[in-house]
Amino acid sequence: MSKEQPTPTLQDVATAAKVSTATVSRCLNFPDQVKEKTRTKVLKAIKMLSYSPNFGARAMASRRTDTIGAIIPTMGNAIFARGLQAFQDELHQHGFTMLVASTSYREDIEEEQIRALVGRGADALLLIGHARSPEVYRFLEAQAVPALVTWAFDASLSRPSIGFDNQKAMCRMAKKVIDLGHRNLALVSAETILNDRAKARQLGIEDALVAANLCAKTLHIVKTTYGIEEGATAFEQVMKAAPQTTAVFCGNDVLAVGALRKARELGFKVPQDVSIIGFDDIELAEIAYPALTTVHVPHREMGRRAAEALIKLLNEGTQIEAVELEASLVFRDTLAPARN
Amino acid sequence: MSKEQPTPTLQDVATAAKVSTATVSRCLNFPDQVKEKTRTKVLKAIKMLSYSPNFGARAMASRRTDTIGAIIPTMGNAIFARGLQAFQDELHQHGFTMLVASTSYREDIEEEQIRALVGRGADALLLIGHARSPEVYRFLEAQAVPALVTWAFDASLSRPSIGFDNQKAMCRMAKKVIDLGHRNLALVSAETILNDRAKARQLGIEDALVAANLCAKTLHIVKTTYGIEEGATAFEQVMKAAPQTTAVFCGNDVLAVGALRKARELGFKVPQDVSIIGFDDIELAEIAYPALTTVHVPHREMGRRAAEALIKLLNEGTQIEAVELEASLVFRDTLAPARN
DNA sequence: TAGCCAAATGCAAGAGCTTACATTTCTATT
DNA sequence: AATAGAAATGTAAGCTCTTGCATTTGGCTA
Repeated sequence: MSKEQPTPTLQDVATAAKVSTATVSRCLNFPDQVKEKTRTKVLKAIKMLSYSPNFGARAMASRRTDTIGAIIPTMGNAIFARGLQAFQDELHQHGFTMLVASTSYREDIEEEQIRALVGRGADALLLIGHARSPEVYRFLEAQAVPALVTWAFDASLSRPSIGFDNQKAMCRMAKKVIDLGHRNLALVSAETILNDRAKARQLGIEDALVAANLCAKTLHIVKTTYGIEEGATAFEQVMKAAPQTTAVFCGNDVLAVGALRKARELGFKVPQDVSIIGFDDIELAEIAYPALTTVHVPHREMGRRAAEALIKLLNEGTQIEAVELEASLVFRDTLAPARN
Repeated sequence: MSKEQPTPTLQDVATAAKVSTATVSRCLNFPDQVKEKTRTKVLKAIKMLSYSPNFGARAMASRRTDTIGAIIPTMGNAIFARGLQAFQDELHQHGFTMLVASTSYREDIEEEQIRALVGRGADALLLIGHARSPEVYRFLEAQAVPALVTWAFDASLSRPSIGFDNQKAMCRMAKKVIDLGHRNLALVSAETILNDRAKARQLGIEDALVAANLCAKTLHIVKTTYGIEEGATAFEQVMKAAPQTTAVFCGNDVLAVGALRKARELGFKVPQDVSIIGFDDIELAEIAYPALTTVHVPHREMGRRAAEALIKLLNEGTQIEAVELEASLVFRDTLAPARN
């Protein structure tokens, strides 16, 4: 066995099996188009040579890669990791492969990653949220790479998405909180300029405030980046700047868990003194003590459906239909009626 | 704007910029080989046409894809998700892209995924753990696709790995536990046939037992799959079958957190009645109440170093050097001296 | 057994890029 | 101003597969 044996090609297999390259190719792609006897012969040659088709050549000749790119903010947050897992499970079942990239919530990196994945031959893209520069959408169009937005749903946009309405979900939760007598609300949120989901969640609370004849300006907002530590710090800031606060909404569960810990450290009783509300419903929420009241995001469902839609589009040209999923409220132990 | 405009090619750019395709190609790959004036012209044409090189063609012509595959058990566990995140961050900085696949801890799926990623043109592979059939390693060799094992370290194997010694780490932890007077130990573990890390962790405890002149057979083992629920169920089984147990080791933090919850539900005081020990040190461990004593796995470091090594191998042919990292013990609140 | 049609197989033209080598254009020297 | 040598650019072959069309094979029918 020489060390420099080149990897075998379709041609080598054809020669070994004494057929044409076309037949070998068909054996691989349309097995029922070739007679069983021939197929057996070819398969044997393939196994013997440890042949594996060259991806580049196949991609070029067939003009598709069966690869779908997914661009998420971070894999560090379980909510995205798990959504991706569902997405990839579904893709895999249909013979597609997933390319992943993460953006750390940065718009410039996202754009770069989109270009990178398209450059890497992604047949389609999964994106989180709607907000990005028109130039990016134009690029995608020029490349004829379909992109599906998930994790958000906005019927007013023409671009189809498969997700849930962040604003509506948060509004429902906020209404419950207000019903419990809370009047001094605070929100620990991610920067909303680059993050339309965070923005929508904020708007949701404000909607609820207005619906209850309260002033939306009442909502005390602290912006930070996502992280347990950051949540803790932000909580402290909130209680310092607005000590009368009785309910703290958090942009996601990770922040909420941090807030929760800091609350305990500062001697606040949760939920007697302050209620804390998360968003996402990841494992952390259930494990936190007290267990976190939060908004359940249908991550598995989104991942699965998104994969389904993209595969149908690629395989059969079926246009993607927007789907609005429900985000449910999960009441656990960090929400109680306002004190006094 | 017609709808069926084909995506632009290198040729189109060349024509638009009035240069040859070779020059455009060089503009993209070796910018300093072309005069600034020409480059500007070309870049303008590229932007104007929204050109993006065809991946397949590039891969075929240059015989590399700058894509590295990663195959992990699941993205559902934060420890892998975060390790991957570090891996991908490093890859991205060097112009590589990551392909991901997950196996659900199943050997047959892993083999399939390895073949799929190689078929997808991965220049190299990141694998978790050493244990897999020789046939797979043979296939990788035939395809000349280098594979790096991580999440494990075993100096006795010739195949280089970048990871830590699961057995040693767990043994150190077990020694501490034994030092605290525990004599009736139990282990909630994943199936060890297909999972060499789980196996190594079990052996580590047994080593410690033997080192303390105790019988390794003493260790009461319950096997299950990973999951919070599963951990809870397994804990109940343990306490039913071996009620004298004072310390329960868990194969990972997810199991441990489940065990912890069930312990509380069953009225056990942790750590006064039973100690519970995890493995991985993911966020859950810190957030659990009481906070979990566990073994910290250097996931970021592993991901980063693995990427580094693979990139060096691909770019410069530098052989991969095995690296043993340290897994540290993290003592929090679920471990205490044995009762009575 | 001749003849027809469908099934199976083969032929060969691309697909879009990189790169070795050839050619042209500069730059600097005399 | 002529010219060597370097820098910039161009030419064209080659990378490996898919697929439309052409050809062969084989099973039936008459």
